Amino acid sequence: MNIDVEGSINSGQVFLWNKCGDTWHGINGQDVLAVGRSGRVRSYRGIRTDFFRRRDDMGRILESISRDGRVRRAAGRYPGLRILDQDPFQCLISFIISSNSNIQKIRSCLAKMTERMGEKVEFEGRMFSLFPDADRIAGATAGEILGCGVGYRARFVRDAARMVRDGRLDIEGIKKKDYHGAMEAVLSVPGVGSKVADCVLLFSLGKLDAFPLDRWMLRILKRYRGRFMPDTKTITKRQYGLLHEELVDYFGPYAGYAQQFLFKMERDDHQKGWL
DNA sequence: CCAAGGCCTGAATG
DNA sequence: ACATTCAGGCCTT
Repeated sequence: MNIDVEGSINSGQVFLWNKCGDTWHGINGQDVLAVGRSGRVRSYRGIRTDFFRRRDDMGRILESISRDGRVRRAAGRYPGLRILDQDPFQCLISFIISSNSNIQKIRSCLAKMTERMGEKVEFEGRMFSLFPDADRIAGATAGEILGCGVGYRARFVRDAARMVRDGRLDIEGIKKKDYHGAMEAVLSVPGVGSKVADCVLLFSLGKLDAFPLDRWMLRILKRYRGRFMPDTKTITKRQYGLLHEELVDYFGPYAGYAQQFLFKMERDDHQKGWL
């Protein structure tokens, strides 16, 4: 089955990708990726990444998550939609910035951060700015980060970077933990609550049972009358955890994929493009 | 453990 | 034009 490159890139997982002609270019941590029509990924550093998670057995995953007509419909509508495997540090900072914000602003903040603080490199005849590493952000002045438009999240961004720089948060080590262990570790970062943590787990740490619950998902889940409770606009951390358990019981170990399909369908049905 | 309020910012709404 | 609201939450009371 072919991967929908554009659809996957524009599904709210990544924010530093741009299309030029037939080719998509994206910043992925200290690397630049290019993806053409063929779907083949080229890397500035020559790394063989599985950015589109081609090794996922979609047949098995689809069978596993198809627990009702709604997911089946969503999955059938976006056969090429994939969860991406992006750089964890960039993902962490991206979703700290995402809180109480929107796609456009997130893109703008991250673009400013990379342009102002990231290393410039040339790749396939073009110039790109890499994502600033933890050292660079940790050592930035308050004004420097604030100037990128992140507002009150500036302190979170800087402190998160310091945790990584000082080794208090070992992102690669977290990959080896299971969902709950990884969740606990990421939750220790300031500015990271359950939703942001689930995004980081799902989009960069390979935890396919992570199921980010934002306002949109809660809205969608309301249609599962009775099965999933919440009638409130916001939920507490405890409610979040309980609901996550129910969702994994229901959708299974690849629940995160169910989330992506449902989320995409909901956004499309409400004409929320991603620019 | 839970509810309520505040928070940077800019685009959208009144 | 100007004020308010709201957006893919989190933290503190």
